[in-house]
Amino acid sequence: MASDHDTDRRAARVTAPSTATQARDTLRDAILRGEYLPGERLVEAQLCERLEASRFNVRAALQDLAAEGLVEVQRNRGAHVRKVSMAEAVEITEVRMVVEGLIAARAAERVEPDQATELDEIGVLMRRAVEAGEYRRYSDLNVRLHALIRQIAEHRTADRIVETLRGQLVRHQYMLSLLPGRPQTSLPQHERIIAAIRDHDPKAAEGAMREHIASVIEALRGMDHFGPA
Amino acid sequence: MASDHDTDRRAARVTAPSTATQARDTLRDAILRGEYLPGERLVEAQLCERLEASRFNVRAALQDLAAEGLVEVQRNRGAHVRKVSMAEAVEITEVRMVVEGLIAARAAERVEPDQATELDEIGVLMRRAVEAGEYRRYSDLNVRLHALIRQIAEHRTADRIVETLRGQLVRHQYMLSLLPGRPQTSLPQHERIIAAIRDHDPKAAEGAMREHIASVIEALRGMDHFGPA
DNA sequence: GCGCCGATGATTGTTGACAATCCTGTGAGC
DNA sequence: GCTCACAGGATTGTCAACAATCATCGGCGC
Repeated sequence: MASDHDTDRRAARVTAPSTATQARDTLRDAILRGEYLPGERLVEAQLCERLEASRFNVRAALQDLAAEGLVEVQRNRGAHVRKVSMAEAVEITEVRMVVEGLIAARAAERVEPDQATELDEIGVLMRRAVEAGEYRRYSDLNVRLHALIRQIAEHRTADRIVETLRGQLVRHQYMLSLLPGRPQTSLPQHERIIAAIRDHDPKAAEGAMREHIASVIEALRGMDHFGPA
Repeated sequence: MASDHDTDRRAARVTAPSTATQARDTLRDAILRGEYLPGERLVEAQLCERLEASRFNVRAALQDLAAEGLVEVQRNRGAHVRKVSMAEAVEITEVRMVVEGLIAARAAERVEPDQATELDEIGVLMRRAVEAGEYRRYSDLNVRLHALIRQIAEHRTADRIVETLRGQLVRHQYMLSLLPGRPQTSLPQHERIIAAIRDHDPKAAEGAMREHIASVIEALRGMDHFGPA
C-alpha cells in the first residue's frame, strides 16, 4: 500500500523490490481481480508455485494481506480470502464516507487552477459517457475522479485508509456498478462534488461527497434483499 | 488489534495464544508505554531475549506492528520505532476526528437507557475531577468515555481504525495532556457530546465530537511551535 | 591531514527440514 | 445403518543454520 508510492521520495536508492513485496502485490492483485473467490482457501504450497516464491515469503505476504483485511488466517487452519458480509460492507462504506468527505474538503482547500480544469474535464466526459450509455467508461472515469481528488488533497493518512477499505469490498463494488439506474443517480452527485472543489468550498465538498457515498450505502442495503451472495 | 477482542465470540475454542501473538502484544505494550523511544532501533536478537521468543516470532511481531504503523522496517536495515512528525500527527488526528464523529453519531442512534445513565455518570465525575484539579483522574475518565461511546456504537470497522490511529500517537497525546488549560477547554465539549448522545441526536453528537477533536488539532498545531521534538 | 577503499563484525534475509496440528476416510462396535 | 475412534495424509508452525547485506574501522595513497 504505502510502498506503492515509495518511489516518489528518495528515488536514488531503489532497494530491490524484495521477493516478499512482489509476492504480496501479485497475490493482492489476484484476489482483487477475483481469481480467488471469497472464502476460498489459500494453501501455502500452491501459492509458492503460483507466485514463484518460497514458503517464507508467501507466509509474509499472507500476513500482510491479513493486516489489510483481504485475507483471514486462522492458527493451524491456514488462510482464506476474507468474506465480508453485507453488514460489514455497509460499515466499511460508512467509514469511507466520512474519510472521503475529509479528503474532499481538503481538496477544496488546496486545489490549483490546472487541477480544477482537470476536474471539470472529467465531469464533462462523465456526462457524455452516461448520455451515450457507455457505463464501463463511466465507471473508469469514476475511479479516475476519486483518484484525482485524493491526489489534490495530499492526505497520506486518509489515502491509506481509503485504499485499504476499498480493497475489502471490490467484489461488492463490482456488483454495485451493475445496478440499473446507478449512473443517473450518481452523475449529478459527482458534478456537485466537482463544482464544490473547483469553487474552493470545503464544507460543500465534504457534504456532496458524503451524500454521494451515502447513496452508495443505500444501494448496498437495497442489494441485500436480492442476493446476499 | 482484532485479536484482542477475539475472545468474545466462539469462546469455546480457545486456540492457544501462539507465541507470535504474545510477542506482538508484549512488544506493542512496550512501545506504547515508551520503553522504546521513537526512532530507536529494534534489533531482532535483542528482542528475542526481551520477549523470550525465537527470531522467527520476533520477525512476525515486527511485521504486524509495521502494518499497524507503530514500527517501520527497511529492507536489510532492520526495524525502528516509527517517528511520527507533527504534520503526520495532525493528519492522523484529522482522520480520527471524522471517524470518531461517525462513531458518536451511531452511538446516539443506538444508545440504551442504562448506557445513557453511565454516560451521565462519567460526565459528573469528569466535572468533579476538573474542579478538584485531579487531571490524572480526568484523563482516565476521558479514556473511559471514549471507550464507552465506541462500545455503544458497535462499529467494529471504525473501532479498529480509531484504535490503530490512536496507537500511532500515544507519545503526542501524552504531551497534549500536560498542556495547561486543556481540561477547562475540553470539559464543556465532553459534556455536549454526552448530552447529544443521551438525547438520541446523531447530528449533534457528530458535530460535538468533531468540534472536540478539532480543538485537539489546534492544540497540536500550537505545540508545534514549542517543541517539535 | 584528508578522503577513498577494502576487510571485518554485526545484523538481517532465506532456506530446508522437522514437529505439531488438523482434516479425511476407513473400519469396528452397537 | 449409524456413530465413534483411529490411522494416514496433508498442511501449517517452528527452528537453527547458512547466505547476503550493511555499518564500522583501519590503512593506503595523495
